[in-house]
Amino acid sequence: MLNRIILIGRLTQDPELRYTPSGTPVAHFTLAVDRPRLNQMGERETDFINIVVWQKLGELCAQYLRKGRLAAVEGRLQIRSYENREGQRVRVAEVVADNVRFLDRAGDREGGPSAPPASGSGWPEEARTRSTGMDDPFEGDATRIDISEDDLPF
Amino acid sequence: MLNRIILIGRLTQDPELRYTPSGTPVAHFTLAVDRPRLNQMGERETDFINIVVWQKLGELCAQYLRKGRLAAVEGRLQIRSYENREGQRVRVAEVVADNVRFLDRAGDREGGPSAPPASGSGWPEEARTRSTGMDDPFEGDATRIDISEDDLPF
Amino acid sequence: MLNRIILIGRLTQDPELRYTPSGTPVAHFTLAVDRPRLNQMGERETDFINIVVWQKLGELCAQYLRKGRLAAVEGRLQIRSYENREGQRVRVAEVVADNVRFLDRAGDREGGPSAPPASGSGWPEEARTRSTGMDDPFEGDATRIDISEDDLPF
Amino acid sequence: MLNRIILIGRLTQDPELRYTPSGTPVAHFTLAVDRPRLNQMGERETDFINIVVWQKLGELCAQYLRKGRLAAVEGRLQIRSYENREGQRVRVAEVVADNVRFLDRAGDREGGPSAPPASGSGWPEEARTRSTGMDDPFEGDATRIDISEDDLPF
DNA sequence: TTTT
DNA sequence: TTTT
Repeated sequence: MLNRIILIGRLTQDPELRYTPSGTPVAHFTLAVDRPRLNQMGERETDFINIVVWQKLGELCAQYLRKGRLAAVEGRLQIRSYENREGQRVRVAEVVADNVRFLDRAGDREGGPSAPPASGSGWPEEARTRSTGMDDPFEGDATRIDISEDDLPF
Repeated sequence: MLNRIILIGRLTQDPELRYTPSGTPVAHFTLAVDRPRLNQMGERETDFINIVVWQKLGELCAQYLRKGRLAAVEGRLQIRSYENREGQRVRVAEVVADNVRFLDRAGDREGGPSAPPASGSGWPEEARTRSTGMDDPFEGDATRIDISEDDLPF
Repeated sequence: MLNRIILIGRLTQDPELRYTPSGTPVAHFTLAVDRPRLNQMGERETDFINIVVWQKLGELCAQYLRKGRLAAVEGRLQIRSYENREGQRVRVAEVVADNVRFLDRAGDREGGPSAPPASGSGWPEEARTRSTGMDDPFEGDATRIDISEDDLPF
Repeated sequence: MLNRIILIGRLTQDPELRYTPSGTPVAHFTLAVDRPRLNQMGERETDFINIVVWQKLGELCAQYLRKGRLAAVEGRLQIRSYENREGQRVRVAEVVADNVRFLDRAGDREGGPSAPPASGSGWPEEARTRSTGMDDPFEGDATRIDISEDDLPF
């Protein structure tokens, strides 16, 4: 009846952008969120939380977020349940985001296969307000992989 | 760095109260939280979210919450990771609650082994404000099962 | 850049439903939200928080919520600033809700000018899922008062 | 019964640190939080939200936060009501924070009377985890102004 | 101005 | 009274 979660953390990898057979974009990434206090051994613990972002906001995440970057994510916690190849019931927790904020410009740790395009310099503070002047900003950047309709949120 | 979730839903079963070897109480229950919209087949979907409540608040949940009751839960999302007997890595999502509100008096669906004690009539609107006049409210009510120290949150 | 608030409390009065000159419905009510702990004098304190709900969700609030009822409100905190007749700058805090849950059926304290229509018995658990079969559910129930365009949220 | 707000925004001024007569530290600052969408005139609007932070967390805010810096604030919305010198009832909204995250290192726009102490170089990512090795970090830095006991949150 |  |  009410389900709201807000996280701030850093991406463990670059976002992965896919498309449903009907062409709906969806981005996946994992956020590393440090726990507020140390555990019994005095170690810092971290929760690695899977994030799913649909539609244009997902494309913006794929375009602007990179491994190591700090982001705020707002959405709802969803428990997806399916059977694996061994017939076991597996439950997957993920946050379906409807709001994502890009919180730093990161240390420009670029390089490697998933670095931002050299021509791309902009790093908008707010993904959502950016809604103009994009023809096909992801061409050549995101990998196009089809995913199952079962992952559709609507 | 920031991790906050707020849920409203109904308990799928009575809470289960256990104690760590050192005597710390911890309650477990599952909250059924309906999704805001119907899926493609026009069905209502529900997320079943595991809740963990430590200390006195956990005891209050065990005392006052029952299957079917409506509750608001506030806390943080934690992903616990462990290896099962087959050596597979299993990830369990659960919400560690630090605030729980009891939101209805429920339809007095009493009866069965885990019904509230006959002498207990009160159903406090707010668990947290209730902090007086309890000697050992759970004696004979809750099952005492030891859990691993690994589950300790501190 | 991110602004999210979630409240649970009781209405101090029935909601007031108005319309902008262009016909947009907007409901106003105040939520009494008890503070989590007593003050220095051992008294319970309460925050009275103004809620604004636009569009169809506002109409549903006007239809189903009444003085004394328990509700969960999710939205964003807005500080409206204007000059009063004495030329003083006044700042008004209000929560613009985009999600409202009706959490009890209340003691059917009906009667008086703003009681629900006698023919209306339903009390939907979730306002948002109710989106069918309403032609003009508030006719004769809500007072039609025009408000300034300045109050428009878009 | 439940009152939770999470904000991300920038400080409009340096925090102001005061002490109650009994020595409790309390920091005040204002967060500028942009609204998610433009208004009818196509202008970006901003809410200026007053934040109050008590105790050690308040001291950390006074030490590390500066005008223009980005912060995440978690707490509860409180409506304080008092009579002004003209005998009018004034209502003040403020967020009492129990968690503050410092989200950027800002462009080291130092200089002026409220710049960080020259000897202080550290900018901890998380205020809360910093709890060691501070004897009196604010001496000579913060202004010591007594405030009324009425502002005490406990 | 205030709710249970 | 306001931040980038």
